[in-house]
Amino acid sequence: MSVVQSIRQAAVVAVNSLYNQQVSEADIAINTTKPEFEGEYTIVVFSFTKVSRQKPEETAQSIGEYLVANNPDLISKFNVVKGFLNLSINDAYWINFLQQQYKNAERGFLPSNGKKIMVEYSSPNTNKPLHLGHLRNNFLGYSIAEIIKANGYEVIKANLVNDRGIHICKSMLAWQLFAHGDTPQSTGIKGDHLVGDYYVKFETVVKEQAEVIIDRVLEKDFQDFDAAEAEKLEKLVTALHKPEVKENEEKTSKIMADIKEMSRNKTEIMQQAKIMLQQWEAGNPEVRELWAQMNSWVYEGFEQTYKRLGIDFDQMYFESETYLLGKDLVADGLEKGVLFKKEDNSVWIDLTADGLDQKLLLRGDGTSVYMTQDLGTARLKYDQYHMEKSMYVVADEQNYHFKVLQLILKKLGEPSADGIVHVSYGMVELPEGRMKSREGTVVDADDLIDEMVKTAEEKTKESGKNLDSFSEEELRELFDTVGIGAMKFFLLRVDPKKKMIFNPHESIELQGFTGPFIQYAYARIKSILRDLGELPSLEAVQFKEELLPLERELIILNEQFSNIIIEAYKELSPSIVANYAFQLAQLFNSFYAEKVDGVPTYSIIRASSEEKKLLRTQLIMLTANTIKQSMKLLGIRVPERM
RNA sequence: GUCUCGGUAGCUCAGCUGGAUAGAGCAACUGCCUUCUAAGCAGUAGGUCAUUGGUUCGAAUCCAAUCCGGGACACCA
Repeated sequence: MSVVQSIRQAAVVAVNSLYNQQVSEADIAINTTKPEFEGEYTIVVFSFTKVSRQKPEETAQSIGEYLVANNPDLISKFNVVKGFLNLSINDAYWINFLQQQYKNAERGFLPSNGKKIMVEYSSPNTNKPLHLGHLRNNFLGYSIAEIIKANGYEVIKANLVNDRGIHICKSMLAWQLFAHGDTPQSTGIKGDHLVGDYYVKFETVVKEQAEVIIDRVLEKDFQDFDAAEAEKLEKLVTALHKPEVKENEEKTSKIMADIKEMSRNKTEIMQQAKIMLQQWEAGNPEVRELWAQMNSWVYEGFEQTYKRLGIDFDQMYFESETYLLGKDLVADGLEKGVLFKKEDNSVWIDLTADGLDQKLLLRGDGTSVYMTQDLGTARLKYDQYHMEKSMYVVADEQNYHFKVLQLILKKLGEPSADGIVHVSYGMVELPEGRMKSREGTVVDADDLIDEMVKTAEEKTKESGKNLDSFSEEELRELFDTVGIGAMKFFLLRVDPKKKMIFNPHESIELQGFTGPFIQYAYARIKSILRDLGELPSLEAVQFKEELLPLERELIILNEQFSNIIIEAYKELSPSIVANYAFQLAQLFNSFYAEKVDGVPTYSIIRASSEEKKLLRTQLIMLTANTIKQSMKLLGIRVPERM
């Protein structure tokens, strides 16, 4: 049990017996004590003044006296400032905690509760390589999965690969038209990048072809369109010439965007892509073969990137295999009367009573849409695993989609409905705004990784450290650990719910609030432990000397780790762990560096007494352990030396 | 138009189940490497917590309105 929990329980007893009340643990407000006051934890007693019918100071005094009298092992003394009851925890309590936990690698992790949670993340498209946005998704998904595991659940990490659809056909078509049979092997280009290059090529051609059509449209020549479209365009172009639109940049660009979109759809190459998609759906062997070929290139590329990042999955789903699921659900829903058909045969659900809109579930021609697939995969997942919760790590632009998904599942009476959790995260933006693949502003994942690892190498070499004792292999691993660690930490340290800004012109820092800072603290401890050499058994040591301030603070902070794990799960937020790990490393560094008149206060090897030496040894072992476990929850490795 | 998320130091972010004088890191400036790793430590400076009103012993935190910004509301995924 954590200290805070112990205090909470003791406080409940105190308040209830002093004032004959029925308060519960949730009613006790406990904070860490501000550094300017004596004590470690503080109970805020203002809310009890009503039942105590005393002034805040008197109330705090009474509760404090009761706590010390009844919990001498836990609380040694207290002081009162206004309505704040500052408690000093008994040194013996901290020392006991230290001795129990200093080499428990699993400490803070909850025992298995036998429940399952699925976390779906990554879920890439197979028409282009991963970018910065995917990195945040992958790191979040992986870390959240680890955090859930630490809370006692069995986790299934799932990846639903979007391997079919018009976007893949675009790459395929452009490859057919322009690649002259190039392959990753023949060009030496990583598979996902090669396929991505042809996606870009496709977009360039669309743009060229669309321009011709747009020019015609602006001249009110609608030869490329059918009558209905022509009528719409006529209106748009006319609107464009109105003075109030001419002066309004926003309106103009909106209308131009509509015209552009309609024109793009009429380009020859776009038409060809649509035909190819139909051929794919019809099972055309030639198209299927090309599709399988290009996807396999992409998978090889992804595999490399995932491996490098330390990202993995327990269950793969492929949209080409699941996109037809969900039709049964729709049929059932029609039968139950939850869904309805429109005259064109399309199937809808009416969610207006829930404050949402009508939502299409099957097109008039009977083909399914995104939502239909998701309904189907939700059932598939549930049938396979019967998990408590099914989480989707997906950007917040899809908040509405998941709200609707869960609601529809509920209305269909699916047992999976209640367990649907959208782990919604904010997108990564550039200083100028969102990344746009059409404008070529996306930050490529592989490029970024390479750059980070290179930066780590440069900084290491600049530092003037003697690297002679490292083998070539060890060095490469170190640069990877540091570079990728910096990148992961950078993306995980921010609250997932918030969008974050990444400036590609400033490389990710290695100093301050960063992954390497924490890794460095860890390596430092490991270095000290190596220098200490063989130690006598630490178990039976009796500690009698009083704890010094930073010794105590360091134990206290370590002790909070178990609460951090719980908190991070409640909030589904790795950033809580990241902030904690940094705080811990920072405190250790102060502990390590503090000097009075040039003499280190907390020297371990040259401690003032054997007792202090052993205590501090345990303390830094505990700290190294906590750092390592925190970083593991973030998916970040720590080096033994750096 | 409707819904939704956000606005804290020059920059990037913590703090938000109401609690004491709002914190880090970066950038700027001062110091500290002949003994456990300076990717570090100690310090200075930097704030109308978007604005206004409300709730109360107490508001960055809760409520309302306003301003600014993002996103969603597709027979795209």
